[in-house]
Amino acid sequence: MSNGKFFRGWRAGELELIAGRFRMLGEPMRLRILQAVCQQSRMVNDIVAATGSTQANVSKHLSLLAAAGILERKKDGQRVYYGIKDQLAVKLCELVRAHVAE
Amino acid sequence: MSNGKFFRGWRAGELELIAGRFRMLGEPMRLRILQAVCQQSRMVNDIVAATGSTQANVSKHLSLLAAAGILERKKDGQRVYYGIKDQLAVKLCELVRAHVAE
DNA sequence: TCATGATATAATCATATAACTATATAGTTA
DNA sequence: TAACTATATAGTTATATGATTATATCATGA
Repeated sequence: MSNGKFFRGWRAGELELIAGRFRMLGEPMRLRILQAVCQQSRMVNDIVAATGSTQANVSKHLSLLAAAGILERKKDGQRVYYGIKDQLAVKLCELVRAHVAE
Repeated sequence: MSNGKFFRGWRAGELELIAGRFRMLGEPMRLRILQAVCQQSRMVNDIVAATGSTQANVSKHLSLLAAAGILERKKDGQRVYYGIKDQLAVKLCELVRAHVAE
């Protein structure tokens, strides 16, 4: 399965970057947010409702996910829509999901 | 890329499980350990040397990775060898690595 | 411009955990 | 058994960060 490509030729800080990527996906609330927006972009209040968390908390996580390049932010009037920007994040979730499901 | 399989049919706690999986890969030191053992099993002291961390710290991370099912532990006399048990972990690293490399 | 609604930010608190030091356990060899 | 080597664990500290509350910003419509 592995060709070892991941494990050669490191640039400084690259490992921290990769770890940070995984850390982004290491929070259940953020996975819930991904769930909420992966089919189509949604406005913040809808995501708040879908996740059952508070508006402030969801907003914070949305900012983090957008800053990480996983979500894209589109403003439409006073609404803000978040949607998937980086499909790899979704793919990773699916891979792990299939794996833990045995 | 996504067929949405990841996002339907949740069992309780499954999301936490998946997040925990990602969190395991969300630490640079653990990625360094994966680097050290992904080609072949290595004994603890070699991994300590390869990572440049302390023996206690490496031992702790090895325990966590083994408990998560990512590494396997084989005892040979007084030596303990750790090696990859879950190749998906390596594959995930490679995917993300290729991705952040642009 | 005032009121309302949508989103973001700041401040605080609580918790998880990475790293370190010291020590314990287990296996090996003299 | 004693000494040595390899690994694991306990206890502590420091730090990162998730959740909450309160407030700020910004857009819209009366």
